[in-house]
Parts: sequence; structure tokens; C-alpha cells
Amino acid sequence: MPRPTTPRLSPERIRRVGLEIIDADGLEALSMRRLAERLGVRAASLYNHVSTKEDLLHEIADDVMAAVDVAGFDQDWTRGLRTWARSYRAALVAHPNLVPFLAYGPARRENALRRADAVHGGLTRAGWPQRYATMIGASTKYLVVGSAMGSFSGGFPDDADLYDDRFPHLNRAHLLREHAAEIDEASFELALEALIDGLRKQYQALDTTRTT
Amino acid sequence: MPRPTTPRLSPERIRRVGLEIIDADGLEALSMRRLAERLGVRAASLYNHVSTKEDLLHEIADDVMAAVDVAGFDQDWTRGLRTWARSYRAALVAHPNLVPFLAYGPARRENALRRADAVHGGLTRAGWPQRYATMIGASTKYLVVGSAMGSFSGGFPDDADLYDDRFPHLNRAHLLREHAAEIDEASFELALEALIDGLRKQYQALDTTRTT
DNA sequence: GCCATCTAACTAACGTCGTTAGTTTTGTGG
DNA sequence: CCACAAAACTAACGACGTTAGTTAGATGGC
Repeated sequence: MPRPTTPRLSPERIRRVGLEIIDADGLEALSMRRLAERLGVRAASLYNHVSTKEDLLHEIADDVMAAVDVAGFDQDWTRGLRTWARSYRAALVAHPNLVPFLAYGPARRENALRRADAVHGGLTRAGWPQRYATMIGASTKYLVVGSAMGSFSGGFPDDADLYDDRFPHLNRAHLLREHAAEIDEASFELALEALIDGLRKQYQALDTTRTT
Repeated sequence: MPRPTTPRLSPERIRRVGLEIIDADGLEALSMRRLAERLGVRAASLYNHVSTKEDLLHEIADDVMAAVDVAGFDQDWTRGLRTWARSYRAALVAHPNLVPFLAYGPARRENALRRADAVHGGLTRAGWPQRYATMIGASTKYLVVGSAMGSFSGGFPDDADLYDDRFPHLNRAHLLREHAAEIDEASFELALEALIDGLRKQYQALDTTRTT
């Protein structure tokens, strides 16, 4: 019965259920047919609300990225950077299965450009030269994306016996998956603080250069 | 005419041409049918030499990762870390289209574990505690993966006019794609040196703690 | 040298995928 | 009231990864 009395679909519901599937079963588990089935509808009907699967993914990505906080730059660039980086990472970690897509081409949409502009503007307003602002933003993003990708936690098999004898340095409890998330976060914090620390030194040098 | 006089396929040739396709046309351009066609063969024939497409990708990844250098730890942990990070990044940048796959699950294969063991061993031998060795390896990997992903260079559209007025801080020449690769490398170096610098400080503190 | 066996190619097919075309029914604005 | 838009449908296309079954050349044991 086409054209039901009350619409079964809406872009919001499609995005929501799509993200649910990704969260539950992984990125490659999301197909238009499975999504439609979950929505009580046939696959073709989705195209009345969504132009393409890739577009849908970008919109879902936009929803997820909405939680990123770039407001901290009003106070202090180090605070702004930390707030941005942590909220960014938290947004990715909340939906790990989406990270491969998010990492691929995150800045196609308007909102992504707006966030990038806020970061860049916050840094230049604090006195950083254009080129440095760009590099700082990029470096921070590397840490966020790299750590959220679970570069570490996803990397090793669960079975501890696998490491015995053959890889003496790896046969450690902290390489197991149960600790991996904690280690990824600690490693992120370690690198972020080191980066900010190193930048602060350069910032002071910059400041004295300018005032003399 | 099945079973030709001289075999048309070999695992090496399949991997080589597979990587060529990925390099030339992207990761999603590699299908078993297109690969077979390029090899003068039908898709099903590939399965005499390769167990599965995913497996093939892992083997290609292994080839690419063979260029990573973990020998520098024999001299000095900072040198080892730098050598590892730079050769790692160079390997990824040489095949940017493969990075999304490489970033996903790089440590499934024997060689990856061997490299991880070398890094971890180099750091612990230098005196770093287990947990730190793990975190340092993870942090460095974040920078490598993040920067190779072109988190930055892939992120922005080419058209400069797009930024005008709407995103005042982004309307800069150094955001264009031509400079993006250079910026990604510079940002990587910036963060890597900051990280090593921060670590060196902690390393000295560690040393005095132990000797007192 | 012959013959069984193995190897490496083939054809055909299955099920899934994203997507489009064309159809049908319901809601809605002039 | 009626034309038209909206939202569902069915059917189909071409591409995908993969498997089953087949065939012909290469190879090792007698």
C-alpha cells in the first residue's frame, strides 16, 4: 500500500537507525536493504529521503560531529585546544565503527568547515601565525583520529598465548583488549600534553620575539 | 584453454598488480573481476592463488609495510623512534589509497607483531617501563597514521572561492591542496619533535628517580 | 612411456549490493 | 474537485565476492 496515511520514514529516523546499525554491527553491516528492513520499508523507498548511501553516511557523520566543542578558544588557546581535542576524540570513541569513514573525508560539509574555521581563528587570535595555526590544528587532529581509530586497541589479537616465546616483549597483560581502551586514552593524553607543552615553549619564544 | 603451458598468475604478480590498481584508481577500484581482467584471466582463477580478497589486501599491506625500519633502536631510543616513525609514515604516504585499510587492522600478521615487538623491546631496553613503552609506541603510531591519512590534505575542497567571506580564517593559500602534502609532513614533524621532547624530559626524571 | 594425480585455468551460478525506472496510492493547495 | 506532489511499492540492472563443477596441460611413479 504505497503512500501511507502517516509517513513511515523521515531523514532523522533514517539517520538514527542507520547509526544504530553501524554501532551494533559495524560499518559494512549497513546496507540500504538492511536499513530499509529495519525501518519496515523496502530499499528503494529510502531514496525518497536520501540521495545516496554516501550522502547518508556524511549526514550521520555530521550528527556525530555535532558534539565537538570548539568554544574553548575564547579563554585560552591551550584550553581551547584541549577542549576541542578531547570532545573530538570522545565523539569518535562513542561510535568507533564510524571512525574509518569519519577519518576519510570529514571536512566536506559546511559544519566541518565552520569548526575548522573556529579552531584556526582561535589560534590566530591568540597570536599564532597562520602557518602554525594550521599545523597545530593538523597535529592535534592526527592524535585524535589516530587514537580513536584504535590504532592500538584494534591491532592485536586477544589470545595471549600467541605472543609467548615468539615475541617476548609483547607478552604482557596490558596488550590485551580489556586494557586497550584505557591505554589508547592514556597514550592520547600523554601525546596531547607533550604537544601542548612543546607548543607553549615555542609560543613564549614567539612572544618575546614580537615584543622586542 | 585451462591450465596454460606457462602459468599466468602468481601470488607475487597478483599482489603487484593489485597494488598498482589501488595506487592508480583507489582502494574501492580494486575488485576481483577488475584485477583478473588486468591479469588476463577470469575472476575465479584468482582463488587458486589467494584465499580471499581481504587476505589479499593483508598481504599487499604486508609488502608495503616491509619498508618500515625498526633497526634504529640499537643506538638510541630517540633515534629509533624517529627512524621508525618516519619510515612508517613514508611507507604509508607512498601508497595513500591503501592507508584506510592499513590503518584499520595493521597488526594481524606475523611481521606486524615482529615490528611491534622490536619497538617495544627497544624502548624497554632503553629503560622505559612497560606501560610507557606501550604508550609511546601507541602515541607515535597515532601521529603516523593520522598524518598519513591526510586528515588535513584530504579534508578541504580545492576551490578557494568557497572559503571567501564565509570562513574568514580558512581563506588562505596554505589550505589549498598543492601545499597540503607539505603541511601534513611539517605538522607531523612538529608533533613528533614535541612528543620526543616531552618524553625526553620524563625520561630524565625517570633516570634520576631510579639512581637516587 | 603411460597413467594417475595435481594444478591452473575455465564457465556458470548464487546471493548481495547500490541504484533507477516506472507504478500506485494517499495527502494537499488552488 | 482536481491536478500535482509525496511516499511507498515492484522489478530490474549491472557489479560485486565467492563457490561448484569442469577441463586441459604438467608432473611424478612405475
